[in-house]
Amino acid sequence: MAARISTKDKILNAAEALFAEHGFEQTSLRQITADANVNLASVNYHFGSKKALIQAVIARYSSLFMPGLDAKLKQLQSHPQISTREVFDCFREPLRDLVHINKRGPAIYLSLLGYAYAEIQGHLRRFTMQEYGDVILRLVTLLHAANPQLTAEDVFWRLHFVLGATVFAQVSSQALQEIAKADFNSDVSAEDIIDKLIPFIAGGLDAPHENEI
Amino acid sequence: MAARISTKDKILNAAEALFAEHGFEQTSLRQITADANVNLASVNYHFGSKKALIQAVIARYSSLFMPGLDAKLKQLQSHPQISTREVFDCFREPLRDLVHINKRGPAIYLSLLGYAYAEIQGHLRRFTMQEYGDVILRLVTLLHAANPQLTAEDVFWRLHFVLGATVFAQVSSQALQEIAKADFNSDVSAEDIIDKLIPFIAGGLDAPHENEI
DNA sequence: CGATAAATTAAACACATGTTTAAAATTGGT
DNA sequence: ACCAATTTTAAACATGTGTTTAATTTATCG
Repeated sequence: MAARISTKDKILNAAEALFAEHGFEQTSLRQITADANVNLASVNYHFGSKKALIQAVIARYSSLFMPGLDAKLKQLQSHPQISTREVFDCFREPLRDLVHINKRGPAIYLSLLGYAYAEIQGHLRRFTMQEYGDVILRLVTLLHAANPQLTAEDVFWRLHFVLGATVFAQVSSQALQEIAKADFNSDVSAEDIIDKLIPFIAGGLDAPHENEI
Repeated sequence: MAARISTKDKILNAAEALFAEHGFEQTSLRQITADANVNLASVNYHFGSKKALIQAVIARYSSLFMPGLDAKLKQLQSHPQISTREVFDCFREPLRDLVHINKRGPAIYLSLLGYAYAEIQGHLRRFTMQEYGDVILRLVTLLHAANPQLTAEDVFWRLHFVLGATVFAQVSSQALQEIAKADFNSDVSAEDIIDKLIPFIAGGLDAPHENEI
């Protein structure tokens, strides 16, 4: 049978799967505790509140992902020439390493980020910016170095477009995978989506600025 | 004073603003009816249910937007050469015309689409596909014509990346506008975001396909 | 006007949520 | 084995939700 998993971890495991699939607010503590086979009250006992549980779920991933990304970015920083593609490639390994938390860890983390942005009014975003602001700054700086033709503001906006395309793809990945299977008879894993995504976002970021009519 | 607006329209107006800002499930009928200055029970009287209200809100926009987009796409179809940029430019005018429903109509509609995708499990997506599937098909066909180097499946995926970047940008536009104001001292309207977005998504879609290592 | 239909209203309903409580069970250390 | 601390449990709590009801008001029109 299964090994000895603490109630706290049972809750985290069940919660992250449900959060990633349905979002935070749409997932009830009763669903989580039922899936985890623990008592309803244990969430409040171990985490204090649902909000604290949400933060704990995200923190477990961010505390693994962010340092990994930061190391990759630092490494790239020493290069004389930097391409957008190289910057985004920095995400691959740290993202892939999230399988150590959960087999579907990479997809789960991206979904969580997506819901965090969409649902909670800046609360979780501010938390992330505060905790890992230096990583984000390094990322923006490198992207700007790779695209000196853009203004800092353009880089800012395009980075968020990238974020949008990424999390959206993950959040709706299940439905899209089913459609792709039906229409093109192709099996696309969560990692395959990343592979399809990176050329897209790199191309978008490298696009020339336009003054527009 | 305000003109004579029917209770039904008062509800629609209040609902679409709240839905666009907080999502469907997070908006209660009590909030809506309070904002609209109507009785709580009038929603069920005029629309039958909350779900029917959500559909009515979206339908009011889609029934204006989709035919407009379709006309633009048909017009483009006759061209001998088609660029990705031209395809996406087809969105501009129909989107801008949504101000006839609401001054912030374009932003509202995109937010609604975003929440529709993220929240309701395929239900609303299937509705849209069924109702306006031919428009979507025309769109995909044109994009493929503009990018014959891509497979149909690549076009499919990239189109959804585009959708993700777009709705995400709109859903979180308020927070992003505030950050941009603080960091770059720039005022960015909802339309300005579209102007920044279009080069990005066109660049992403035009990106070369990669077999990847 | 007066009668019939439509619309509005306040109240209650049934249900789901996060949280708290207090008792019971389990664990850990001496 | 014992006691104290930790953990688990079932039940209740307070609150918010969409919906329904039945009475009242307003509008429609012969």
